Amino acid sequence: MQLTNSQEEYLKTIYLLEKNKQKVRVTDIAQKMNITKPSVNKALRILKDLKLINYEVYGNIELTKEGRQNAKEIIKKQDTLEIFLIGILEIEKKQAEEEAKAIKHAMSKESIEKLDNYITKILDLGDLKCGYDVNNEKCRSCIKITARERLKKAKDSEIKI
Amino acid sequence: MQLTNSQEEYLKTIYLLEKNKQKVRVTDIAQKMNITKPSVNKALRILKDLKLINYEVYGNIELTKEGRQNAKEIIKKQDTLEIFLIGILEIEKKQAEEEAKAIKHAMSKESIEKLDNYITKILDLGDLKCGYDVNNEKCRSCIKITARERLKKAKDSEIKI
DNA sequence: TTAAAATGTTAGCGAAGGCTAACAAAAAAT
DNA sequence: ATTTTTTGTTAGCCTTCGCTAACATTTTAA
Repeated sequence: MQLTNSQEEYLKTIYLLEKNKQKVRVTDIAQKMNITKPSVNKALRILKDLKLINYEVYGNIELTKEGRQNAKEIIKKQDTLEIFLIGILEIEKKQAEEEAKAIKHAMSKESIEKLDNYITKILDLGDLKCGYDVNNEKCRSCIKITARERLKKAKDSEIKI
Repeated sequence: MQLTNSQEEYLKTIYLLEKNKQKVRVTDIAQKMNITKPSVNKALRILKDLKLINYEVYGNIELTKEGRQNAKEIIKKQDTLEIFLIGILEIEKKQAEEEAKAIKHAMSKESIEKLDNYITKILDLGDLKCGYDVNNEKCRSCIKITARERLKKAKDSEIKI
């Protein structure tokens, strides 16, 4: 079953809330996603039908095994994209997060896997700042400003929610 | 004015049809986008209101200056993404095109610009197949399988529509 | 333990962007 | 110059996913 972008956002949000709280509430989800409670309510009923969450009227909200599986994959996609946008393309953090969030639904698991591998390779390689000529001796020594460092910097400036 | 993904698809399609034909017709657009004529008709009325196309009932369809400007930017986005997905990540052509099409709306002009610059840099650098260690002598000589070559290959297999 | 506050639900609306059915106009063919 | 075919339009429906207004339930506090 192919989920919509909106549904993926719900799963992601519920997953992240579950990690911080014992009970996930409609209000929490609404707040985090910046939408209204009725919108959340409607979505939850659908996710329940899809067997991605357990949920009863006025009852608890929790991901099913399948829902959690989905959520993890979605989060992995977004994280990978953020790392690429921030660490490799040097896009400003907030902008990168926004774009990663919007892009992730469009990318297959396989493509994300390839991107992830590519990032690893590039991070190992370091960021060649000298004019990008591997035949040039200077390249060997310009690996000091790495994408890894940029990522660390972006991470440090993070605000805990 | 921020266009929707759907509206961008229409502009892109009209632009590409204009390049091949003297007159762009509702039927052409519907066929190319794989949707019905009434859907096209409705969209055209909106694009006209947005001053992105000139269009009268039973009349000609043509991009305005602003519409063409938008179309070019949209196509550039998709092309850049395709080059990255095919040439760098080595994603299979059809899959890459599909994903690029879906991703492009989410990416800003600036981010695409950065991606474009990055691709240029990597293409110049060549594709390091030897284990990705610039300190390794082998890296210097393994630039024979470049992303550029992969792109050429993908392009050669293209079917003219 | 009952009143107030917080939380959750239901009903129904609206925009986007597809669709079908039915009809109108234009172009092509006889 | 009619008829047929192709093309274009209109009307109205459906789904997704937001929203507000109104109400129900639960929790908290007096």
